[in-house]
Amino acid sequence: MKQQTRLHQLIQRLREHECRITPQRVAILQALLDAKGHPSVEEIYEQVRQAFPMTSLATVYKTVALLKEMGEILELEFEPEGNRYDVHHPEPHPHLICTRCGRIFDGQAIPLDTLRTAMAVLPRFAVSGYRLDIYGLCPECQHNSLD
Amino acid sequence: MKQQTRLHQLIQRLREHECRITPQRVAILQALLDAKGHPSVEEIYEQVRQAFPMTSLATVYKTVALLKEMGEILELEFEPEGNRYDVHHPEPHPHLICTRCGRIFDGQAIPLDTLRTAMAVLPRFAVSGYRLDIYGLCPECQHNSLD
DNA sequence: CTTCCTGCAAAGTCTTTGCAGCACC
DNA sequence: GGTGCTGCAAAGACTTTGCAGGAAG
Repeated sequence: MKQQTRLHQLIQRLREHECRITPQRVAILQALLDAKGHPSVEEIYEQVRQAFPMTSLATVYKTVALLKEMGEILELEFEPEGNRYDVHHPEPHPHLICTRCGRIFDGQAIPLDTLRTAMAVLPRFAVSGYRLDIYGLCPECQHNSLD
Repeated sequence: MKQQTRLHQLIQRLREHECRITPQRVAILQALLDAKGHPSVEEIYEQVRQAFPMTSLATVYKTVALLKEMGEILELEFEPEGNRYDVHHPEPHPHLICTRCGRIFDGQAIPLDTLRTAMAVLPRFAVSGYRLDIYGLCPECQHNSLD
């Protein structure tokens, strides 16, 4: 989906939730969309301040929490690095995480059936979702590590 | 493995790392082993204090960090509930997490090959590990929710 | 005896909250 | 114009750190 389209969609969603469209919120949405990959709150904040300098960190937190509640962004929890966010693919999906450069790549969604091996211990567990993070080296870092 | 055996193994590992065997550390190991499931730092602390009341929280944190570094416990990161620990199965493995009662069950390890669908987007990614959390309702909570 | 470990309290990090004033609708 | 949003600063939860005294080896 084009960024501009997604931006309008998000603004529409905010309207539907009877939320006001403030410049700060638009700037935060824009920052989420502009960010390559999966920005942290701090990165969003920095980005927002370039477009709209007198925005506070608290507002970023509040807006991110709002979007998360609305299901429009996916929160990726990492310790101790802090959370990251994805506004492009709000549905849970696997992530490939490079342990060298720290970049996070979006994996392809997997059918829940794929997980049946893992669940063999508790067959009557009623699955509603999953989190799958795969760690390793991205092709670029593999190449660079040959030095 | 029997608890007693694992305890001696852990103490042995500490020795190998030239670490001193203090009563506090033994109490923390014991608490980790005794805990049903996946205790938090706070739970370990409470448990330890029963056996060894003048142990400080800082020491629990330090010991847990030490064990993690030694690879003898697995840290499960959760936000905002806080981290949980598993001394019985220090290798990464799937977890089944009940969204109602919060209990965490150990799933069966899966072959990395199972994840190939997720990784289709980046075929040359060199996998070294994974984190798989499956969310849902445990059999018990499914039963109780029929009320 | 030497060195590492402990306990305390203080500092640190990240996030949330309370409130007065402002700005969207 | 009224209500929700913002910014500030303070509080909050959790974890780490610095240091002096004490205990393990």
